Amino acid sequence: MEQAPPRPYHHGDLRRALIETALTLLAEEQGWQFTLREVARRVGVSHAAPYKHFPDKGALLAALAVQGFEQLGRELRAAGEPPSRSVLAAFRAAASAYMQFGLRNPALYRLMFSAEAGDAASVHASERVLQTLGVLVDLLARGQQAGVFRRRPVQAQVAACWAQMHGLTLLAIEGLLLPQKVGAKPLEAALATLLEGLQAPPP
Amino acid sequence: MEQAPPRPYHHGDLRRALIETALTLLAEEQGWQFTLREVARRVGVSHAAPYKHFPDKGALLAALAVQGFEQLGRELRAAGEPPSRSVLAAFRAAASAYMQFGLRNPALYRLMFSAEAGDAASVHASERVLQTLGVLVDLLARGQQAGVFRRRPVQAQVAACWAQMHGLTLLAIEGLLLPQKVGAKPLEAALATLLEGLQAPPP
DNA sequence: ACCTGAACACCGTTCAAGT
DNA sequence: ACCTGAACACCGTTCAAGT
Repeated sequence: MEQAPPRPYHHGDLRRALIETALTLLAEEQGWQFTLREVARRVGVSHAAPYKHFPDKGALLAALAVQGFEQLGRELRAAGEPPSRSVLAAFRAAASAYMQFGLRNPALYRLMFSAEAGDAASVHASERVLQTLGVLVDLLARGQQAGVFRRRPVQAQVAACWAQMHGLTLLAIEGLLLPQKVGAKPLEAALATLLEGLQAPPP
Repeated sequence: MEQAPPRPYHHGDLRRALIETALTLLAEEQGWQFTLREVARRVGVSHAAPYKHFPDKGALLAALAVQGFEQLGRELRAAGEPPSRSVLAAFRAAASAYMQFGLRNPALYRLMFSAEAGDAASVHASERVLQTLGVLVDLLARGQQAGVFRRRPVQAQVAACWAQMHGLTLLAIEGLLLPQKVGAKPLEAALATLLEGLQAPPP
C-alpha cells in the first residue's frame, strides 16, 4: 500500500493557516479583538485545535507581530538601500515607506506596538525594531559623514526620527491628521520639519 | 415625616463611582481589558447597574478618555501659560508636561488614542485634542513672531510637534526608548532634535 | 502526532421584576 | 428613578478521548 501523503488532517500546516487567517481577521476587525474560536472556525478546525500550536491567544498575536516586523524591515530595506541616490532621498524614501506600511496595515501596526495584546507581542518588539531601523541608522551615519546631517549622536537622532514616524503613523491611522485640521499635507509637512532639525545648516 | 436625603441607593452618584473605579482598574490592569462586571463588583452594585448610566462598555471607556483629555489640557495649560518666561522655555515645559502625563497615566493615555476600545473613545478625540493643543499653537505663533521659530504654517508645525510628542510618549510607555539602546536621555535628545527643526537659524 | 467534544468559569448585554 | 436576578449567547482554556 502506498503511504498517503502526510497531509496531517486538513491542509497540512495548521500553524501557518491560523496565522494567515488571523492576519485577515486582524485587518477585517480593525484590531486584535477577534476571537480565537472564529479563527478556528474559518480555518475549519475545532476551537481547541489552535492550542496545539500556540499556548494561548497572546502567542498567536505575538506571531502576527513578528511577521509584521519582518515585513516592515523588508520594506524599509527595499526603500532605503540606495541604488545610487542621495542620502537625503534615501532617507525620505525610508521614512515614507515606514509610514505607508502603517497606513496599509493599521491594525497590524498597532498590534506590533501594543503591550495590551498580551505583552508577548511587544516583548521582542524592542530587539526586532532596532534591527528594523538599522537602515535609518546607516543613513544617518552616512549623512553625517557627508555633511548633510548635523553631527549628533546617531542613537539620539534615530530615536527622534523613529518617534516622529511612529507618532505620525499612529495619528494618521486614527484619522487625527486630517488636512482640514492640520494643513494640506500633514505627513510631508511634518517630515519637512523633521528634516530641518536633522540637516546641517549651510556653512 | 422628614424626607430621607436623596442618596439614591448606594453613594448617590453611581455614574461618578463607576468612572473613578474604572480609572483605577485601567491603571491596575494596564489597559482597558478590565471587565464591566468587575467595575460593578468593586462599586458594590449588580453587574446590570452600569447599563443604567452607560449604554455599553465603550461608552464608559469614552467617558474615561474625555476625562483624560481634560486633565491633559489642564496640565498643558499650567505648564505652558507663561508667567513671564521665554517662549522657548514655555514650549519645553509644555512638551515635557505632555510626555509626563503619558508616562504617569500610560493606560489612560493609550485609551485616549485607541480606536480599538470601541471607537467611541476616539470619536471626539480629534476635537478634544485640538483644544488641548491650543497652548502649543499659541506658543508656536508667538515664537514665530518673536523670530525664535522658523516661519512655517503653524498648523503644520503643531502637527509635527504633536506627532513627535505622541510617538515619544508611546515608545517610552512601551519601554522601547531604553537609555542603553538609544542614548542617555532619549526624551531630552529627541526634544532637542525637534527644536533644532523649529528654531530659526541665526541670521 | 494531531485533532475533537464536552466541560468550566467566565464575559457583555438584556429584560422582567422589584423598591 | 434606580437597581436586581435570572437568562442568553458567547468567550478563552483545559482535558480526556479519539484516529
